Amino acid sequence: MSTTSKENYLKAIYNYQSLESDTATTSNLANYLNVSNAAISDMAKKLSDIGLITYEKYKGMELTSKGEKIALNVIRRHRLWELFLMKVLELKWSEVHDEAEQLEHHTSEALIDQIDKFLNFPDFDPHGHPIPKKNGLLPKYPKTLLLSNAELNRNYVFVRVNDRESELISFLTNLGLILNTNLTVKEKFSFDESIVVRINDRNISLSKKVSENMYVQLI
Amino acid sequence: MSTTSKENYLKAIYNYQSLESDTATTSNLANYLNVSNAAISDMAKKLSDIGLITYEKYKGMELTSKGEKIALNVIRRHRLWELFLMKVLELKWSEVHDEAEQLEHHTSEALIDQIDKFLNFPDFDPHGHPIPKKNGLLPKYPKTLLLSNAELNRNYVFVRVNDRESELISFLTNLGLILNTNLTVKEKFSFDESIVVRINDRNISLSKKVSENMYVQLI
DNA sequence: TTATAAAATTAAGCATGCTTAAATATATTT
DNA sequence: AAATATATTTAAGCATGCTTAATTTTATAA
Repeated sequence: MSTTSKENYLKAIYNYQSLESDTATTSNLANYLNVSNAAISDMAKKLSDIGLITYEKYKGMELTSKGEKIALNVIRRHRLWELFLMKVLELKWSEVHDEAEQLEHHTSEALIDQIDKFLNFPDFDPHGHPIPKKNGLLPKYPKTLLLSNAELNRNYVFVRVNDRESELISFLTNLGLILNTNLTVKEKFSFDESIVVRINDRNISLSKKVSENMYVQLI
Repeated sequence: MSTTSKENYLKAIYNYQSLESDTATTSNLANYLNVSNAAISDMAKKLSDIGLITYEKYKGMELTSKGEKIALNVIRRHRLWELFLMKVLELKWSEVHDEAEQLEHHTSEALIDQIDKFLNFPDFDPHGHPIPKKNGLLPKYPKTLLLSNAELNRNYVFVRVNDRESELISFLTNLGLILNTNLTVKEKFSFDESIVVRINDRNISLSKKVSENMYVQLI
């Protein structure tokens, strides 16, 4: 039985599994999902019992192919909703994530396929994340790097942003910093890891918190 | 705290309150919501505690104005979603009710207002039910009667259908019996309360079960 | 390598929203 | 009006998904 809660756990595990820099530990998941560590251990047992993850106490957990399939499906629903809400229903860039977070758990396959079709089978959501296809495959997309890891004085294009914090999205909106904007890192300050980027002939200072949630691509 | 379950109870109570023929009794609600009578009593206490209904043991319950406001809001979300799903996303007449039943509990006010606007503030859903406005008022609509109560050989137009059973909607679809179809009752059989109606020069037999879920209006 | 710190798990408990079975109140029949 | 039937409520219990506190395992440091 895949409940809203279980779908969110699977999504979170998928998320950590697809990072090179971090893994799906109990603490990470607890932090990500805003629940206690105990809740994670608890759920790990349940998800393991129903064959959606493998789990060895104190060792860690991993999605089974069945679990990954569900995770990708939820992510598909989320990202299609985000794009639909923005393009068709004109919700704000900073609003669509939270709205999709709800809708993703209450959308039939028939409906999501119609949304997919309506949008002409898009590859990316409004935050630049790839949208899993009906068959579960992700569209191909070029390698990206974190803006926080970008080199000085090279030309990049802003292609993706983590959207879990709507305040960050509002912040970027106010700066006019939308996807596909070109930028160059002009300075990096080691004391607080903030950076100065040049966009559209303007210099803008971005905190570490901001730059490590933005992804860029070398032009 | 208005949960999915509470919203469904409020909707059910509202539904029975707006019938002349029946009332919001424990048994009726239990039957409508597919739960035990005990569950109704249980929830009645809770809804009463948070001020959404008045409730006197063994006497019955009634929505407070606060409860009615929530009920109408859920109904608004339901009916707007139904119309949107059908008109924009091309879901079938028989599918939209069940889908809306889920979405209605997970839709922000900002989103539902955008849907309302997108549809140009419609008055009726695809099953002929009036859509509560943002201010909570229902659009005016003419008196209707149950097809099962219609008189012989008079001209009616089919204007509304109860949509809780998707099988009924599929059945009508297959007959080509859509809203705004003109019809005349040609015969009534007392032994099973079935009727014969004439639509588009065709005679069709409808069971009691069907005719008492269809609403018509005299032309 | 042993002590200590950090991470993970278990135990006990809680709220929500159900269930069935038993008890009680109301309605109907005789 | 008493007996019976029906409707409603209460009691006890269960699953889900959390919590905090205590315990156990693993990692880190002296």
